[in-house]
Amino acid sequence: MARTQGSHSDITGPRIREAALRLFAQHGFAAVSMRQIASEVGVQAGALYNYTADKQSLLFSLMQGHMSDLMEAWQAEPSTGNALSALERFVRFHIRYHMERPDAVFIAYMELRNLSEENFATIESMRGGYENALEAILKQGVAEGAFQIPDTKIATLAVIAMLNGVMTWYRAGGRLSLEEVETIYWDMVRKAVAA
Amino acid sequence: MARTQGSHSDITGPRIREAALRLFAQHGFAAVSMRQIASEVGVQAGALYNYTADKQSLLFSLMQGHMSDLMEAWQAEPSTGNALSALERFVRFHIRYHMERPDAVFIAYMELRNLSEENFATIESMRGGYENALEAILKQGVAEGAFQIPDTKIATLAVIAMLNGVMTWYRAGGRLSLEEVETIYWDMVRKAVAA
DNA sequence: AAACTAACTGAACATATGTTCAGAAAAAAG
DNA sequence: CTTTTTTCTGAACATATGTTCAGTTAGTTT
Repeated sequence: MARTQGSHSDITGPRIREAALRLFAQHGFAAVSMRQIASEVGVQAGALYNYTADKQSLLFSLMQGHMSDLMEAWQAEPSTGNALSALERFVRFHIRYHMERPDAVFIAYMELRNLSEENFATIESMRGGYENALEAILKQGVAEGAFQIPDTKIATLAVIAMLNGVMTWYRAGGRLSLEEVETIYWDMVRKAVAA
Repeated sequence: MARTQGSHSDITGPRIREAALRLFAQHGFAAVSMRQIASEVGVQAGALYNYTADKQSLLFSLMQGHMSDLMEAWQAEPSTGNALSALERFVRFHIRYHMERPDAVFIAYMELRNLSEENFATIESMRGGYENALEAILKQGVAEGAFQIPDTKIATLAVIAMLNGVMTWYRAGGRLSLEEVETIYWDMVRKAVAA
């Protein structure tokens, strides 16, 4: 046997990425073998190497894809007037966007140590760009006199950490809707930075 | 060769745990081999099995030890009067305690998925106990009228997530002292739950 | 229909893994 | 000093790992 019926790189490629994403998120990068990924796709391990140079490149590509999708989605959000409404939009966007792709988010936060030094620097720089978007809002709010924040860098990281905490407990279909969760978190963030 | 000079279980046992803790935190449980741990201690891999039944038990024991130390340390804190001062003590305690043992904390949050179902339940239950301590304070504050919190369970998780974020960026000897960091976070938490 | 290309198999390679255990040496007990 | 116990070695076991590649077939082009 060799090439299988209906095989096509436009299909197999994405399927490999989806399987890898799910498995890495579930068991961790180091605990997942290339054979497991291949088996999930219905293919032999060797076939994966038509789509990635090696295992680490696959991880890096997934993380990079997630980060650039995130940046793009945020930049597509309409820009705003005052800092308060910008902050609300950021909070709601962040929660909603992250809850819709928990596996990618999980990997982007948990598997950094499995990246080579060079790949790590790339991902960290992208994350820095996203954090800067929030910090710019906080700085604007301080300038406007709407926020009272001793250190905008720390506040940025604190807000993001708090929002990311949603993913540890929220499950769709629970007792709260995503809209309600957004509102609860927005309430806390708003008060935390208030003047 | 067999037993080495000066070998003693009272010394080797802790050294194995220390090496495993550091290596698991640095590279992840799945990425660290028993031979690496043994080599760090200066012993052959087989010797580790005098101190642990298997690799998973070693991880579980480290996590369990951390969680019970944490609970004990919190219970040793003097109890307090009003909710506001209790919350301040919790925030400062949490930041300080966690910053002093980053490896153990990191493992306890990152390696949950490498636990068996049974061991996972045990650790999660201990974590729940710690979270309940914070939620009790928040509930007290609501009862006193000092706090305004729509959902104390969510607020509990949000506060802890925010505080845990410290560990992703704080390094001793940086531009801020631990005391200053505590104060900045306490300021945000206080405002976030304020009535 | 023939020639070409893209996609995949299956086996192989070298190496790493967790774990077990008989035996040896150091330490402790008598 | 002799015996017993504790602690460790070194080799072995079965299995798993990431990766390569010659060969084979499905799909595409001419």
